[in-house]
Amino acid sequence: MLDPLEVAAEPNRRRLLHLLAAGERTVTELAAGFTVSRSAVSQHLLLLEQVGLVSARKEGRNRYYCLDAAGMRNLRLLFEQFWTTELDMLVDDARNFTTDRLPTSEESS
Amino acid sequence: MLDPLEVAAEPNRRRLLHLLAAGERTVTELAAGFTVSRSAVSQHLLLLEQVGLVSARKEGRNRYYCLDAAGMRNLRLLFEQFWTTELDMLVDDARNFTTDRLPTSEESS
DNA sequence: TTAATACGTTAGCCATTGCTAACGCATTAA
DNA sequence: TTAATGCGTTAGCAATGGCTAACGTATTAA
Repeated sequence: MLDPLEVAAEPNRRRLLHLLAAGERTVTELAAGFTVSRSAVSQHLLLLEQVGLVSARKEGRNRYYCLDAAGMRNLRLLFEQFWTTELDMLVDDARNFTTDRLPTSEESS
Repeated sequence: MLDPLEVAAEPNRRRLLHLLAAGERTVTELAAGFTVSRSAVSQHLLLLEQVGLVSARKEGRNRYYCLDAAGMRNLRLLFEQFWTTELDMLVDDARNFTTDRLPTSEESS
């Protein structure tokens, strides 16, 4: 799975990103707040790292994960790209049926 | 899978929501723009319907799918809920290490 | 130095997902 | 009415995802 938006959407990973917003944390620290194992959390983090949403720094035998600002900004961008059209649709209902569903007829008059 | 955000994140489904923003469409019409089969598209639509992001209307032997405005608004809300904290973090870097990582020490002075 | 402990990651398993192929059903044509 | 066509959905399967258990490695204690 290489799509940041899809990766970020998974509930456990969403929560991890939330926790990391408060500052860097080790795998164990993060896992403390979860019902699932340290291992599971680690794997979620590795996936988040793979799509550039977090990065890690090694210190002693710990690995400190933190948010990747650029990656997160990109995530925001991806969502905005996805959203705009739908938002337009919901805000301005009149535009929904005008364009290419019935191109030759005059729909409303 | 009962989480709208996770359901909406899948690329094919994102694209379906985009297409439906232009107005209601039948399964076949929607499937025309995809490399995957009509069947696959139908299943994605059923899932989107299950989490309230789209709804369907039967007419003749066709089934017209369209966006569910309330569901889409809810999706937007879920994303904003998720985002705020991270957005704060990226915009205002100073707040990152203050709160609960080193609660008893004075961190910077 | 050696044993014990604690960290994060890999191995392997089960459940879920996403797909094509087969299907049922409705509509149209003969 | 009966056959053929076209619609959307289910059946069944291969691939993927998420998990626990076992592991390797690094630090700490004896």
